[in-house]
Amino acid sequence: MELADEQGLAALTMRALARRLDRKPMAVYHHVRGKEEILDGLVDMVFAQIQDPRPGREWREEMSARCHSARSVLGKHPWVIALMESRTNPGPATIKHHDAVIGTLRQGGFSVALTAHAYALIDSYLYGFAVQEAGLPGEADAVDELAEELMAALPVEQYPHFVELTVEHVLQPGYDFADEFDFGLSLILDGLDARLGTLGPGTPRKR
Amino acid sequence: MELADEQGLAALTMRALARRLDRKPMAVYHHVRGKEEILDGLVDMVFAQIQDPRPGREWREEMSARCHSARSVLGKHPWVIALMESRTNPGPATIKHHDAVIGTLRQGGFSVALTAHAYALIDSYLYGFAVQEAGLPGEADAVDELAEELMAALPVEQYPHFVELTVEHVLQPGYDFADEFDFGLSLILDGLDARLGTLGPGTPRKR
DNA sequence: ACCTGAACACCGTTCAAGT
DNA sequence: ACCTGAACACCGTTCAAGT
Repeated sequence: MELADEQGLAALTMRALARRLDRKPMAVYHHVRGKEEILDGLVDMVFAQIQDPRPGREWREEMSARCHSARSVLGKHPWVIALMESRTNPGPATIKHHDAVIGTLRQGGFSVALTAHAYALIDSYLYGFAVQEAGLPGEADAVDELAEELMAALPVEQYPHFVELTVEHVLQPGYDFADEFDFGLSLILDGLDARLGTLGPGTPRKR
Repeated sequence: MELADEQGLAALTMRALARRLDRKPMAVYHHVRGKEEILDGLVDMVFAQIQDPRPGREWREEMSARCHSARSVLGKHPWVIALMESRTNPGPATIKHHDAVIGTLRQGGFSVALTAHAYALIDSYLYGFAVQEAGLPGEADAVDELAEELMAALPVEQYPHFVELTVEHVLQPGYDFADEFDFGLSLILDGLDARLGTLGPGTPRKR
């Protein structure tokens, strides 16, 4: 995880890992079946860092806190997104986390079907936001630099709306893409709240 | 693109590409600066396949069609998600597409700020949904198989909510994860519509 | 202009061998 | 139980050389 955080996923090779541990490459294989197992383990380690919501408490507060926690964790380990795409071997922390999320929704009054909807929606937003953030340079100044570079090379009259949004909004002093997260999260939670009243019978709503 | 579609991103090597073109590996470098340029080009080729929304038309219909188009394209080329995470060199088709999306929102009455919000939200959902879908096996039957395998190995009493959702819903005959897409998309577009009336001054609303 | 062979510095992993 | 050396079949890419 240190290797991936510091130098990206490509830098995490079995050989580099062994070097980090002051061993020869082949020693790693005595503790782990192969690289796949390491990648599966990394994903689970990341999920373990996300704050689990607590079933039984107010679902909206719990989910909001869980989403902010997840976003901050994914921001620290952006390489995990690329891994999630290919892993089909969820570890214990991953399943425990999923169970907590599902439980919080169910006990918050969501029917099974609405829970499935909500789950797919919220996690899609979470992962997708992380994908977009990962595509940006780490530092806010670097984003501006990149954008200005791009604008300079662009045939401006061909993309008027793109240019407007970039120049008049994104490149303005106070703008930070990270702030967009709250808008979308609120909209989603609002929408779920509205559908909670109208959709399906569900379990009686707690609290 | 054929190589990536058929055998995954890992199978797309410079050497395999050359083999496919009936050339020796080094011949590729005469047409392309290096592998990075190929990956940038692939991302742009995928964006070119997504149906651009048409600025000036009813924004909700346009965005809905664009999102369904994008989902189907990303479903055909799931490897592109992993690429988007690392590319910072948008190609012409990518920028043209972004411009069309932004223009459709702006001319639909969205203020610049609300456009930025909407854009981040919609695309996050799109990419995140694709990430989740990519993490599932391609065939619906295979999903069931995988889920049943997982359930068999699971300490059921430890994850009651996870088990409930899986057994009582996901493994039921009619269930298809792909159907979850419409629920989330509608919720998001509904939410944006509601905020369109209340938020910011914006340009006068067309149509 | 387009292609190639040989070479370099890397990968993940197997296998047989050490302590 | 834990580690290692040598080897195999791969990577992306440089460089000099061919037509």
